[in-house]
Amino acid sequence: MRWSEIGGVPCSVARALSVVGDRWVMLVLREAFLGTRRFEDFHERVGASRRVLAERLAGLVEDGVLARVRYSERPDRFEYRLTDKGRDLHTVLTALRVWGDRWMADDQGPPVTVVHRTCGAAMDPVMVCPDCRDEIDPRDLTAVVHRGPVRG
Amino acid sequence: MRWSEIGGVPCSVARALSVVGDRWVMLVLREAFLGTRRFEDFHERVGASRRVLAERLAGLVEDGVLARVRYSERPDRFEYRLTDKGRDLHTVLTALRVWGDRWMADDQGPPVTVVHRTCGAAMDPVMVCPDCRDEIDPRDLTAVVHRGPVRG
DNA sequence: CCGGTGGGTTCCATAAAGGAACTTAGTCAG
DNA sequence: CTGACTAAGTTCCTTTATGGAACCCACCGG
Repeated sequence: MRWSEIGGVPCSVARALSVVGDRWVMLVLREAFLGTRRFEDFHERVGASRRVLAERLAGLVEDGVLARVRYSERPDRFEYRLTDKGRDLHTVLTALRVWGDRWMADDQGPPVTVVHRTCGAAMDPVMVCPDCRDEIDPRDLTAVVHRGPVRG
Repeated sequence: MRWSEIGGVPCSVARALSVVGDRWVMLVLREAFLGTRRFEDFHERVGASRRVLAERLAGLVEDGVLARVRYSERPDRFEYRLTDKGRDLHTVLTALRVWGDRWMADDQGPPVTVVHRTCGAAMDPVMVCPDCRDEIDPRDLTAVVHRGPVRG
């Protein structure tokens, strides 16, 4: 299967990956959440080549995750801002960060901590059931497949 | 920057991505969480070529996300099972699924729903602050960078 | 006029991917 | 014994994507 066909598969994981499943896209989003908006800054901080970065930013705009907003005329200059759809990806990024902190740390501890301003706590968010508010153990989950052939 | 250098960056997101940032790896993990264990089944359900699949499975074993377990001698046959480190990635997969359900759905609704067996609720987990138990709004978070140069 | 800035695009050599065929070691049916 | 079949990879070849450097365009400030 070609990667370009992955968005058509009836699976929300596959469809999400058709947008953010690329190597560089998640790093672009990490920067976006840290406040980066401009091409040159993404280029410097993400580490992707200019060609790939330009292509990925355009893709994210097309997918509605980033908006390309003019901040200067004469000359035309644009910056990239998270949309609501993009901001909603914070759960994915947070899940990656928390997993990386737990399983990929070196002896210096996590390079970044996150603080919840509304309560002041250093924060590694947890996933809870929206109903019973218990923390999720993946072994307590059952997937109910409504449509196939690829499941998930 | 080469992708192979990404694991050395002092950023938990980048390090997590060095393991799961590949196009096919997350689909392999989706199948693993749904119970798939064998090469042929992964091949059929994930859609990656045999060559890429073999390489990705070997990588996940090396990274400690899957364990390669012999289930037959004569002939030698192996299956791939999630380790604790791998099972802990359910948060990432769930975040992707929930986002995909919300933003990438077609008119037939989500292809899969997940049920929390301990309480019986259909479940789209939410992320909460471990301290105040409030649901996270990304605008309430502040990242505190301890080490650079790449942040996240 | 000269250099600098921001946001890209073009070009080329190298690396990775898709797909089909092949391999290995054994089982089972006739 | 022969031939078909299974599972788990590997090999080979062609197509595609990537990294990196150079280049381009529009403007600004001195």
